[in-house]
Amino acid sequence: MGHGSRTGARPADRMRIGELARRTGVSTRVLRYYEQRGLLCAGRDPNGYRTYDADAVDTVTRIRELLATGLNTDAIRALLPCAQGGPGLTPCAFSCGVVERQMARLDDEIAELRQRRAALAAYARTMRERRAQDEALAAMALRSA
Amino acid sequence: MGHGSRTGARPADRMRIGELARRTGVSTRVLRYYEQRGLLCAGRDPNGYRTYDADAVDTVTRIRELLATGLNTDAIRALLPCAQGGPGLTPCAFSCGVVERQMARLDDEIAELRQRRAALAAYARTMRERRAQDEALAAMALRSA
DNA sequence: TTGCCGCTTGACACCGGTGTCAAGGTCAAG
DNA sequence: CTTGACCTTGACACCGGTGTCAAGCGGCAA
Repeated sequence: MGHGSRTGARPADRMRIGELARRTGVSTRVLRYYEQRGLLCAGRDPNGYRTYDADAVDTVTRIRELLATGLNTDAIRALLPCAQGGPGLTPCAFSCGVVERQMARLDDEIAELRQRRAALAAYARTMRERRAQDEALAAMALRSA
Repeated sequence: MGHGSRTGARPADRMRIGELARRTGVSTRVLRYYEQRGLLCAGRDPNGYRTYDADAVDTVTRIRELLATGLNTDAIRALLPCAQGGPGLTPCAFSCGVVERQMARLDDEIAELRQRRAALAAYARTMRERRAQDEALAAMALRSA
């Protein structure tokens, strides 16, 4: 058996980074990054190893969800204390603001992409027309030859 | 008078990079980048200065339009010969493919953003519900005190 | 002891369009 | 000649989440 037996030597609900990575499906690199960005707290064993309690799994899951919505780590850092049940209403109001701003930003981006799509469609139309013109010219040249 | 008078010393329709930048509103840095990426051709004066003919203004304009549609420089490089009237139909068919793929990609991105927005909205809803719960709990605690 | 795995920190790479700086050449105007 | 505008190439920085490698320590198993 590998290192798994060591798990029993510590409080059952504390794990190290590899274990958390396994449970969440997120690489250790990324977990350290989240800590560096202030999204995820870790205790330290005497030997310097990071330790996490069981809640960390939920926290990481929430972080991934929020990242998937397009929020960046700064926004998530502002959001997480509330999402985890922080000091109550005030941060929640703030967090709602963050979320609403992000939704507005997403709406803007969607509009922007629609515009791009329209521009591209216009471009395609122009090309088709030009091709048709070219073909017509070629046909005329062929007939006159 | 500045260097403008030198313009008369060369064929009237050839300009240098600064002039092209002024006419297109695009920085010289960016023009050199486009050349490096194979989007824009430039001749060279004996002293090594880039020279452009009047058509370059249109080319740059087209490049900017295509960039604004979200195409990257590689795609634009594949697209431009046709957009400028290349060897005829075959490249145009190819170009149309490029454009269509990009439109499909844009559609995907739009769908992705919509999904993100929905996820975020769900998140906001969860937070609102939790807040409502917290408030209810607080009210109960207050009443029982 | 040695082997091996897991952990640590630190650093570079990616993408892609653009800003910006450095060091130096060209040439007209004064 | 100097000044100064304009040109050249080359290189680093940005953003942001992640991969990946290096060098080194901790600790269990054989």
